[in-house]
Amino acid sequence: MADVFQALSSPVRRKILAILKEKDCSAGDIAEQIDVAKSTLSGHFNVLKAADLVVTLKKGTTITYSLNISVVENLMSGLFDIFGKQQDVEDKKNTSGKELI
Amino acid sequence: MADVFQALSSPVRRKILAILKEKDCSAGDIAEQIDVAKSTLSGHFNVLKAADLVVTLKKGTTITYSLNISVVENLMSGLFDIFGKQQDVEDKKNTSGKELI
DNA sequence: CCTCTATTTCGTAATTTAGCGAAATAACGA
DNA sequence: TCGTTATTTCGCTAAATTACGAAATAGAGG
Repeated sequence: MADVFQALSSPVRRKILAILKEKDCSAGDIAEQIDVAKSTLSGHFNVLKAADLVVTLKKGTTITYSLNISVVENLMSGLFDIFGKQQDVEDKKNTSGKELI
Repeated sequence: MADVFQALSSPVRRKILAILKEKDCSAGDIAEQIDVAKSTLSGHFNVLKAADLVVTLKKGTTITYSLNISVVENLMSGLFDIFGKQQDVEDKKNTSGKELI
């Protein structure tokens, strides 16, 4: 989870995610829509991959990025772990096996 | 929204939020549960306040911090704007008047 | 094999963030 | 007023992040 929050902290990365929400794109496609150097974007892709927020498909020399829906779902449930409704007793247990904070 | 993501990117701040989820606390209470200098925590409180994630109540010399539930709800809906289910046509419009990315 | 295209890696510089301790501020109670 | 407690502000340093352009890698096609 920690990697996910870190990944979301950059406006450029959030913009990448918003673009990918619409449709899968190559690195080049995204570079056309965001005004930073391709080498810089490449670094952002690495952060998003490390956080498992995107997945890649390599076809020849082109790499297509897509949102990793399941991790987005994990993000949501992680947020509910922090912010969600209180439970009655004994505090909410972390049954996920993941480090939440 | 941007401030919120930025605020959530620090593990220390997420821990503060998780503590406040359980119950409202003073700065000193929180300092007992987190191993960083009080001056450092004070800086984190400022970030959380700037993101409007917490609110404060001053009583004498003690300041009590609480989660700002409404902004937490905004966070959730902002995440749905980025990650939520696709809509059919014409892209999801940002009707909130807030800058999402 | 050569070259074009797509993407990443590298080296470096600028900016931001996180941390500390010491000093300052502010309110309380004796 | 004086001391005590709670918290913040102020320098300061160290580390992380973001950015760039140039060079490297890798696949496609002639």
